[in-house]
Amino acid sequence: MTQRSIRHQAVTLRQVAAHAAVSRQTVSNAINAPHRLEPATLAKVIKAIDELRYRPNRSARSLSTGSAGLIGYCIPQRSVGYANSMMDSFLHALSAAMETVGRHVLLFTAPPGEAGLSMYADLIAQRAVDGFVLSDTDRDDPRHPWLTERDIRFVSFGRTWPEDGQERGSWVDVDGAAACSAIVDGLHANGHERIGFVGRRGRLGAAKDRRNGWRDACVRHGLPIAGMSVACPGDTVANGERAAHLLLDRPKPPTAIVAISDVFALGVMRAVIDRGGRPGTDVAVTGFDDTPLASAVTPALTSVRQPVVEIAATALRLLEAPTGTSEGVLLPGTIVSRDSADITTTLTPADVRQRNVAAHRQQAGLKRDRQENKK
Amino acid sequence: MTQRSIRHQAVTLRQVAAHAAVSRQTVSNAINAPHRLEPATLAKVIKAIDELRYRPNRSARSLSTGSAGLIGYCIPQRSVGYANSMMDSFLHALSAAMETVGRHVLLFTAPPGEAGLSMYADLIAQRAVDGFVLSDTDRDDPRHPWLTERDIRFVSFGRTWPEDGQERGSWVDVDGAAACSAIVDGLHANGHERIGFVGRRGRLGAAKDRRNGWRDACVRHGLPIAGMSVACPGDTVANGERAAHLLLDRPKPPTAIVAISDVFALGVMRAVIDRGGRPGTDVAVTGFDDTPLASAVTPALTSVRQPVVEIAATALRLLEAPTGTSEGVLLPGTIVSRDSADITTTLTPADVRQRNVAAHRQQAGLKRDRQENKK
DNA sequence: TGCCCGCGTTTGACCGGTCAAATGGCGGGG
DNA sequence: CCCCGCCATTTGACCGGTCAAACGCGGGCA
Repeated sequence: MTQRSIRHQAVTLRQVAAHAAVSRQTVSNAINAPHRLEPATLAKVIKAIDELRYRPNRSARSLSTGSAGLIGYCIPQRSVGYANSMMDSFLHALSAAMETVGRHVLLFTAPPGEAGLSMYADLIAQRAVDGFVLSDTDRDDPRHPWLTERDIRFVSFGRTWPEDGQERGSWVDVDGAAACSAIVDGLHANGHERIGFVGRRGRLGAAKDRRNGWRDACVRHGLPIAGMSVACPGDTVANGERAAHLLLDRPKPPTAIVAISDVFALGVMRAVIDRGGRPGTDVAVTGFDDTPLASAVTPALTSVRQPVVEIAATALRLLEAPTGTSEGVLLPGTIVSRDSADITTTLTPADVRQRNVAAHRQQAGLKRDRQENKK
Repeated sequence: MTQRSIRHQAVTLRQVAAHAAVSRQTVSNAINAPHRLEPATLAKVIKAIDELRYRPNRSARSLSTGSAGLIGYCIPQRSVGYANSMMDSFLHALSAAMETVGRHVLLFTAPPGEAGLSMYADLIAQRAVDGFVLSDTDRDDPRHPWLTERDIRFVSFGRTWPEDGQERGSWVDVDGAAACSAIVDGLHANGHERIGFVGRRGRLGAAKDRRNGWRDACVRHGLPIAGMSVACPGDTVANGERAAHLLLDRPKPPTAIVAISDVFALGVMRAVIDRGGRPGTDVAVTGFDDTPLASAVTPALTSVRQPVVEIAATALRLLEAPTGTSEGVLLPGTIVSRDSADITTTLTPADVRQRNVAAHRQQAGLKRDRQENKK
């Protein structure tokens, strides 16, 4: 009867019911469907709940409802020396968003590609999670069709690229093309006439997207693009450095270099330093993702901040959407101007908002008609 | 009867039992206590499990056993501009370690200090987690006594500092003192005679620990310590920069600066650059944690790598230990020498191992005698 | 006055496992 | 030859919720 024992001996719904002199179901309703109860009864039950410090047992509820209240997130294995793109801040935002609806994030590890799919299958089979949030997606990510086929709920942070018209599931992404265009606009406004680009080889859709933004803006301003773009294999400082040397070795070297990631940008800065130049003064440099790196280095790196809170909130909304619906949401990034490149944003907030809404509409409400396959 | 329906309609233990022509309990035993079954029966059941692709329902199991199979990890809210110390790699290692015993990590958010305790209480009351792994601990962390009092399982990444003799729960930590001593040894061996220190004010035990290591080594080598140490309020680049300026403004400025974190070290580097010097050439600089920052900046930063995999494995072992036992484990960090300071490690692996074992023993096997309070 | 309807509440069954006690078959010792 | 004990296996109860159907009750309408 002491405080201790009450707190520890796991108060059950039946005990609350007895305490409030009602049935178990009434207590259950007080929690899940209070509108069904008469106000007086509701008050009585709530009082009992508070007095006994009752908290429903999550396993029991999951067992009944069939929903675990958990969302799986595969923590990407990153090679040493690879600075991860704001994963920690995204995870925080995602956790916080989930908690607003009483859910949580469950972490797991899995090898990339096909090999990892069995982990996803396992978690679903065990009913350990209700769905997944994917990150580090690439174009033709095997997880997209695999999960879609099995009617497993998920949201992809990164487009699902339903190129062939087949719907591949909901996604949230940041408009890398718009961000890179805006960077080029800003650099051009500051007098830069030759703007290089350090991108990434391979299937990553985001890389291509950002490159398109750079290219379109350059073309629009009449700036050269031939030979001004390098595609690196992996996201490492050394690769960024090599790419920058290639660009700076040209007869007419760029005066500004737009990199697809903060890590590449640091490689670019290193190349500039090695050649006796000063990043931000002799060659403007910009990165992407606004990782902690960006503000910490000297000179501080101009980068594109991903709106992690909005991304997380959108991911949650898409997860909660009824099964069978598929939607893509494109959010704007924010250019954070620092010493490595002075960018005064030319996009007004209204432009960005409009662009976002348009992309949003484009994908909304598409329905998959695989309903009949179910039974 | 198709593949699809088998995979989706949640195969239950009873179905497996029917398929194998045995009772439900036999199937349960095949999974949890195979030694109880006759080999022939076991084989038969396993065959049935494989054929039906059976995976036990996690909620149901949790409900019966009272164990959720989940460990809570509070994702620390970090202010903008604060580069987090290897949280992502630690989380990966922790997840992987948990998976070796069929557990997972559940993320949640909570405000720091007393205010956040209710989140921990909630998760336990809901039986959502079996225990916690704490990080970002400080001396007199309210979570340590709070969790201990309530007999809630946890492991602290960071010492629990049971100064008053009262046991505060198990912990794993990295021997910051030894690492800083070794750095000073290395710097001294390379001819440095004045070695500054950038530490942190406040209650963080780790800061004091590392400072002790620096101080002891300096004293041992007969190097000056008066006025050579600065304590910053928060872990930001700007603070590190200010601290470095203070040190370098002295009549006899240090030729090397040991910083307590990579972020501080970057601040120090910035200060050196601002004064027209070159970090690593004019002033040696070292950091701590070996965050992705360290290898990415120019010059690359010498830092101390935390053995995240071992930390995670140890955390798991301590969590699995029987309730009522309390143990502390001190692991060695590894100095990663890069351009910002040339350190050839003087500690042999044997020294480190021995030191570790000693610390390990020191705490092992302490028992709390709060057993009688339980019933 | 009697019947039906709807609301608020209660009851029994169920989710899918595990625990503990009961069962049956077999070999060994008295 | 019978009884005992051990082992492998089975059975019933239970974990703590939710669902769906059943219940009692008062008001509106015929």
